[in-house]
Amino acid sequence: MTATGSNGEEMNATFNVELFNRSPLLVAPYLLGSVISRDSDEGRVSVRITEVEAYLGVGEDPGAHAHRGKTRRNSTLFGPPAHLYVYFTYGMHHCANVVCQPDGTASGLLLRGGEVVEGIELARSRRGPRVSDRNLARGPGCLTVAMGIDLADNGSDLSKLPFALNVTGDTSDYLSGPRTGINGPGGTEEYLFRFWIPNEPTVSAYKRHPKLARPIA
DNA sequence: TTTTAGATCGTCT
DNA sequence: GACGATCTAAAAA
Repeated sequence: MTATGSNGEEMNATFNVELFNRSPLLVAPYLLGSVISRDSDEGRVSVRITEVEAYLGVGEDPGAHAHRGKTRRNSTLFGPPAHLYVYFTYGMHHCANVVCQPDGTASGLLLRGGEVVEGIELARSRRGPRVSDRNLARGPGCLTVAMGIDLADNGSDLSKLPFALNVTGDTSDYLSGPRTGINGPGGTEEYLFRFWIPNEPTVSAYKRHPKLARPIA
């Protein structure tokens, strides 16, 4: 399934697009441990993915952007798989998803955290001089900053430059739990759609949503 | 160590 | 006009 060449450094499509035709719940173990790269004029930053969150399609997942159908913002989710869905939130953060399932079906995997394995200096120049290695791409907003991803990357094909995705294979050693930051239905133990690699310092800490932390009036 | 508030703007109602 | 698939600094415990 993986077209591994002798010059792995130059390859930018070391994965089978068919893999992403499936539900994100099945794709997640393959994305964990995989390495995503992005080139820019300044150089390349590569991140080994250690934490993801699955979001299902129309009517299946109250916490998903696609839940209420296609809009201008989420249209990339409805497009072909193995493309990047980037959105802007909280007035200051970008988040990146890998689109799953065939063209016309909306679902994806949110990249929540990872370990910078290439271009650490460039990543730090984007994040700040005082940020420790483990925190460079820890958290969805931090990951996009470290890689230099913004709205201009929305809809990018991950098998084409400036992106590269190296799927290393099934990661059998992983844990799952409730998603973070989701309000109301979809944010509870009902949906164990968050996946991460155990004992990884680059996995973001679980935080309750502020509204859920408040005493019930 | 844990919790809180504030920043800030594109998108949808 | 309201509200986020969040982050950080700073206060509280």
